[in-house]
Amino acid sequence: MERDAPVRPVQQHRHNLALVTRLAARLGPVSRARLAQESGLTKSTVTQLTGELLDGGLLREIGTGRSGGPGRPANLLVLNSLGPAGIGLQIEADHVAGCLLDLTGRVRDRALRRADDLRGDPLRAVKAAEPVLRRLLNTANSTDNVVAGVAVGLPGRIRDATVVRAESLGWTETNLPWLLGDRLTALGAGGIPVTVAGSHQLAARAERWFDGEDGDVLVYVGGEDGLGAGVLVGGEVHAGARGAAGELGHVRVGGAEEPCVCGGRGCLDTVAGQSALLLAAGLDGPARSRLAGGESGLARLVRSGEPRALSATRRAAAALGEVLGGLVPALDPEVVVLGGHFPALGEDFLGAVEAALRARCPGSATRVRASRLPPDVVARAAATTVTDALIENPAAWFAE
Amino acid sequence: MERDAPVRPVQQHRHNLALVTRLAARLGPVSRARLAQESGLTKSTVTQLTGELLDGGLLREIGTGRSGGPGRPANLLVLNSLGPAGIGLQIEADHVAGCLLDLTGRVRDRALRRADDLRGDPLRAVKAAEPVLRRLLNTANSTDNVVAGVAVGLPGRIRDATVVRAESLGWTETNLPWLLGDRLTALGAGGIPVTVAGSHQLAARAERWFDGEDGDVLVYVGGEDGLGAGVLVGGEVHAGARGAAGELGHVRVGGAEEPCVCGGRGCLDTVAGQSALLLAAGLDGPARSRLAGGESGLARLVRSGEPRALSATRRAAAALGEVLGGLVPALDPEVVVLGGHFPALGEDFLGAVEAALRARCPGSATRVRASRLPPDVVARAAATTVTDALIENPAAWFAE
DNA sequence: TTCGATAGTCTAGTAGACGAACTAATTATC
DNA sequence: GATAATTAGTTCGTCTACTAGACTATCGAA
Repeated sequence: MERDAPVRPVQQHRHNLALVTRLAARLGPVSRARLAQESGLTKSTVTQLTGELLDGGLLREIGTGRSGGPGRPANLLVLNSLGPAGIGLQIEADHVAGCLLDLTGRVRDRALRRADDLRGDPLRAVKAAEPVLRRLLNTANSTDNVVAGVAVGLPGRIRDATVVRAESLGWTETNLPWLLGDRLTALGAGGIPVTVAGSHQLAARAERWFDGEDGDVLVYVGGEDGLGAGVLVGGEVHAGARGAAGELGHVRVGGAEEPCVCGGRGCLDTVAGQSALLLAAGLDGPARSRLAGGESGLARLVRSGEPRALSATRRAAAALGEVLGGLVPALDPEVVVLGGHFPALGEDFLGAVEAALRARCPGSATRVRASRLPPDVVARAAATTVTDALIENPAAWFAE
Repeated sequence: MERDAPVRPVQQHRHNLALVTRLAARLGPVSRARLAQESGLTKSTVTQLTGELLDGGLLREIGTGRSGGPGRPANLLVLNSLGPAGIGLQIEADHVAGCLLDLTGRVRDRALRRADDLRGDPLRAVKAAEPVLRRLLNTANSTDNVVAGVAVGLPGRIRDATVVRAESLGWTETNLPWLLGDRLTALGAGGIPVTVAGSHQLAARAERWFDGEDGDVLVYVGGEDGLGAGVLVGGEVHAGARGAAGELGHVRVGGAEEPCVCGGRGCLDTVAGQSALLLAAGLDGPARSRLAGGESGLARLVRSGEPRALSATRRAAAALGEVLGGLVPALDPEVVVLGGHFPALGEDFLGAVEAALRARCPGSATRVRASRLPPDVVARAAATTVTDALIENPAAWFAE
């Protein structure tokens, strides 16, 4: 409900529609009676609201449920897996991944397009996204899902739906919704709204929902070469005054003097970034894509006690812990989640980061844990922004 | 509007009441027609709502206004300076200050009680607060103001309306609302709700409203010996997962090894805290209370080029800048405001802090400025939480 | 078969915002 | 000065959407 807007009966209705839809999503198969009880609305109102949601294709009736006691058995309602759905895309320098997510949160289809190098002209990435989109749109067509929106996650700074800067892609001031919207029209799916979000921010949201223990204040650190963080405050993404919240890659760390691509020296990226870390450990060759998964060669070297690998990871952990220790007193997050290439470095790395964090910020109760989400989180989390928006404002969907 | 609660016509009414009241507060003397235009409600609704607000004593009619053109002149409405008001208290180790604030934001009365040492038993502070409260309650009585609430600001960590820990006062787990409520009953003013908030958080709120240029994300750093920060995100105080957001005093800074009262070494307090700074500069004797105002003796020494004073302030600025540079990438605040004993250190100090911040966090566009608010901000900002609550929820006041 | 319990629908009632017509008070114009 | 134009504010009937409570439906248990 907008704070500075008047509330009329329509807004009241919108709010209650969203309330019921949200509860239906949270409670799974649920009776109207239960929805009335949980929402605080009356049975008659719930009948009315669920009626609209059924007509609009957001809910589905799945016959009568339990008969564990006396009384008429309930007609159970669930979110409609065949109704509106969302497409999520992840754009990285070496691939475009995508998925189609229905309202219930189930992935109906995935698509992946690898590419050598998508850096430079954004149109290159848009072109690589085209077959991914085509496949997902086709799937949606064949499963009777209507695509309600396309959300894109990419490693960069976003403001006002525009990519302000995406370092690892070489983009600046790119109006991606516009470019992709064009492509969608070419694919016969014009008019579908397109949104963009930072991949770290999306991952942070995903971590929040993944682990029920994690509170409303969470920091997710991700990235391979360009490190960055997604900051959640009150369960929502905190973008910062200029959209720069979470840009950790070029924070200077103590004792580091390596030159960085940004022109400066001693940036966190040059110590804890994946390529820099591998190089320092004596492992040259290209950095592994996060798509691979599993324990890294570096982690094996560290466990075997190889001196250069040991010292490089120790230094990376110290630097990362120092930076995290700097932001913890400002945010007091419930937890800091390490993603990107960090989980593959093993438990010891995690412990070293936490130790460095505590050394800087001894009083803090913030936990540090590794991300347990699969590498395709970003596309999936992007897709959930579409389905979440549907659940949070069903009326907007009906209007369309 | 609560997210998980149903919205009925009553809530709709509450929201619109608050909307109109807020606009009346923002626009000053204003006609019903203008309120209708700005709020988006119809004239008839505004008549109805303002009628209630007039009856409830939140608004007052001040006769007809301008006649700068054709048409019937407006009957102007303003917030009622004689209606409900708020009392704000500031509790520090050496004094209790208080003020009575009416709805329009005007200070109707002030009171101050100095004391040698209020540390230790919270009852000592409560006792010192009693004459302050008595005076303010008397004033309210004589000016026909009804005290709608008492809000207390103190340097400490607050959670669930309870003081978790106030280092400079020596308090732990203190239920101040309960203690003060008791005192209020003894003063014949029982039943008035009492709230507590951290003084840095309150100061941050005040800075936000003071300078229109400052955005929704702001960090205020304050304190004399125990440094701390108030963090505003989206214009609201960010407390952190455990209420520890902004606790900067015991962050370790590079190159510092002095033992701290907390048992650790190298805390920010031991380098940039007021007493520590004076000591390092060779100025012993008690630290000046912030109530004094004006340029400090230390600032004069620095300007005259006294070596110890110079090196001590340089080191303090570097340490503070380092810590601020650590939190800036997480929050991306529009501005960092330096309060406490820092403004008295002069412009050069400010510049040195900003330089140290940039050295750590080169890409940031965050500004650093000195607080321009008077030393009694905390009591006043506390009082505004009471009046703000009235403006944000007039219906709750009518109910009482 | 009947009764109690629970699910869900239906209908009248109500709160509160809207809209149009109306009154009120002023300036501009003839 | 009478009258028109303009803006302020009120009144009253209408509309939307939630509530309450009666009513129907469907089950288990006696």
